[in-house]
Amino acid sequence: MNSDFVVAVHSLVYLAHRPGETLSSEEIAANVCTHPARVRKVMSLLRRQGLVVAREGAGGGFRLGRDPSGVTLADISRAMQAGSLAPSWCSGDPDMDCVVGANMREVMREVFCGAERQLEAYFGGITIGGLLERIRERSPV
Amino acid sequence: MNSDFVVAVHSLVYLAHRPGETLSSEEIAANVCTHPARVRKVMSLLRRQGLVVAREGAGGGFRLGRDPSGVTLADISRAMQAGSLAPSWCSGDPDMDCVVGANMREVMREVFCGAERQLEAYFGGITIGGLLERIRERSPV
DNA sequence: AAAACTGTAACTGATATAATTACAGTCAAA
DNA sequence: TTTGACTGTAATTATATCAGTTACAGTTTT
Repeated sequence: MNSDFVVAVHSLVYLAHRPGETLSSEEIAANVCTHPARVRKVMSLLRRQGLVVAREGAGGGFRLGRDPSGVTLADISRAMQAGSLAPSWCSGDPDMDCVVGANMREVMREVFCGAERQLEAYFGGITIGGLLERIRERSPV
Repeated sequence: MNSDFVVAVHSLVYLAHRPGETLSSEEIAANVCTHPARVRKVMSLLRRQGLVVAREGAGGGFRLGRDPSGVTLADISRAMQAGSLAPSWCSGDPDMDCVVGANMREVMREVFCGAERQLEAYFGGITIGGLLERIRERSPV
């Protein structure tokens, strides 16, 4: 898992924490603890899914594109197109004579696809709004 | 996810495919398509959990330590101690003034722990014996 | 026109990954 | 009892990925 997902979730929660405001990549980056250019890259992906709205030029920045209680971590995961749980390396080789060696790659692919569906279901049950609530419960004002 | 998991699963399925035989790291590596030293390293972890039995010396090698229908991918995942879905990089900083910045790291940790529990449940339902059956169904003799 | 932004690509250093090499220890068989 | 075939483990290397950083063109407000 690539941490772009973490940057995206954190940024959206922070935007939800300050509703109505337009925040610059610099301000978001300070809260996430990363570089503004990285925030802009991640926000660019979120923007394509309509999860945030960007405004260029002086006084510009980002604000939410949707009600935070309707945005799930599954939406964000998809937007990051990071996807696959499966490691880049694969075992076996479809051209082998052995039944196991020849089929293992495809069977493992199925296994990982199933795992991703499980994860997607789990992430689908967690919203940006829900995370913000959890955070506020942890540190009552 | 580290591909040691893939090497481990493949190796166990291959051992299950040739029951009763003791296979060398070289023979297993040829089927998995990796280096014998890597197989030995992975098998070393499996051995500590009793999933395989190793025999040193001439004519030595590995064989299963348990009935393949009773070994789940969750057992193997634990043996690989690869664990965490969470990326190594973390956002936020507990010392920040902002509620969001200060708590995000811990909240995301909880999210990823939940995700790992989901995955573990899924992997717990898949056995080495089951995978071998799937493979044989794909390529009927 | 100047200043403050986003959008995007290129570069850099750090870390992770998998292959490879090396060799000490162990066992079986001649 | 020597030889050869193995495991166990650590060190090394090459490659890929990751995150930070720099740079700059394009856009918008003032």
